[in-house]
Amino acid sequence: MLDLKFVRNNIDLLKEKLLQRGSDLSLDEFIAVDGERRKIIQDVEDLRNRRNFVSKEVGRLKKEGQKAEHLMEETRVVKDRIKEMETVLEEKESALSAIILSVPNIPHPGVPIGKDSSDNPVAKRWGDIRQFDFEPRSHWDIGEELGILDFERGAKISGARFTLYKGLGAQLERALINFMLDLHASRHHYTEVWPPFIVNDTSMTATGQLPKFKEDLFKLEGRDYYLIPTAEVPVTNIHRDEVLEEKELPKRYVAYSACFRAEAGSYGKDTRGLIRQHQFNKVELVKFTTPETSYLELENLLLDAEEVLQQLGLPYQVVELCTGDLGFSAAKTYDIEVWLPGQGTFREISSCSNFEDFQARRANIRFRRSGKTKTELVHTLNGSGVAIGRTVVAILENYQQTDGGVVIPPVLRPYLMGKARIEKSA
RNA sequence: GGAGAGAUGACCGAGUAGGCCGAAGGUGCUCGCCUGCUAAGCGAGUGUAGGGGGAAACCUCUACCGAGGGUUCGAAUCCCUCUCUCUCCGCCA
Repeated sequence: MLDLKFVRNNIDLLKEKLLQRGSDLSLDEFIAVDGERRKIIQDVEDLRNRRNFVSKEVGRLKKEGQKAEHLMEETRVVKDRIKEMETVLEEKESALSAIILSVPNIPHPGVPIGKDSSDNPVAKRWGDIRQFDFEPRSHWDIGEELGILDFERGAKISGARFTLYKGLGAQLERALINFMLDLHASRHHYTEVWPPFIVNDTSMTATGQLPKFKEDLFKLEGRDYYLIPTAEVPVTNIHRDEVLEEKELPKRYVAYSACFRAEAGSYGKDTRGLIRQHQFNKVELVKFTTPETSYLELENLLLDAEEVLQQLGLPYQVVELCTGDLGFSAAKTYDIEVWLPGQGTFREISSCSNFEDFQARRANIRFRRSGKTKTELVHTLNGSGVAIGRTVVAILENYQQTDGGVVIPPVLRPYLMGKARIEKSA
């Protein structure tokens, strides 16, 4: 959410920025409703002022033993009038908040201007792409043949976009979760948390999933509960409605969670394999920072996520999202894309964003500078560190062997009882 | 699921025979004084949001004592509903 006054005073700038994002949102309605609202506020407050004043008079007169009937009658009338006006005011306020909640964040000035993902510049590349002396296969073929991924039974148990992991497949998933949590918690000094995977709609609104992206979420029937699409939601909400001390910042958290996404509107996309699932695992990094350090912290967050892939020996590239590809709440985003030989392409495995104060304003997360009484909004950041399922995909495809086996990256072996390969089991 | 207690500012905590309460007191924090360091002491300041005015410091108005409704001329204080927390009982990974 953007600041109301900022929007009011920067309509033209905002229109330009929205256009860069490819948003056709018109702000004319905002201007109209905002004006009406302020007019009504004045009227209501004048009436309330009158009521308060007269009530005090009544109290004073009564104390002196005088009659105050005529004044009491006046407030009765004023009261009804106030009630009418308040109803109108409520309508305007909810209309205004609906508008302001649907306005996306403003891209950081450094963000490249572009239409869609094809305009995202590559910021860096890491690792050598392996040259195969055979035709590299896709992870779904490798996984099924090794008996570690069972797509048919996943579909039987639940439906499309659900997968059953078996044996070393299940253990590999678990090993990756532990490896990433350990790396970030011990080496990168994030505080490890284990959040709820179900949250209420206040939390969803705070991070920006609601009200605009309801169709992407799984909601529990008859309850104000949603399955989280990412640990970003519960972890960012840890400090909702809190005032932090400047010296506590930056706060860094790492969390594992299962993630649930309805994937409405992506029918036909990535229908095979693990790439796009309704349920997947992810290790997420979240930071709360001061405004002046958030972009430095974004660079560090990106490096922390990159190190996961470096240690696993998986080649990747980092792209900078252009204005047209930027997510709703983000001011700046880097995507890390891992190389998938089976697909012959780079695929997103992590997304690292600075939301500046966009989420903090919705979530009311503030901090106080030492020596100051005023509070300010913190900046929030998050990034995948990284997506587990897609890491499995990358390992299977990058480390596949001629005989159909898969070599396990050395850093993971301690997590898999020393095992060095996944072989076809009899 | 049953019975009871509670929800007040960054934090702790007064305030329920309705008006003088945006709210005592304390802690914390900031500034100043004082003590040759440290500790202690003294004085002052210190909520949020919105509207109006001002170049600005700031002034002014309105709202907010878990949320929403009600009673009343007037509610943190009375009534109703909901949410959450705690204690006891039951059930249960």
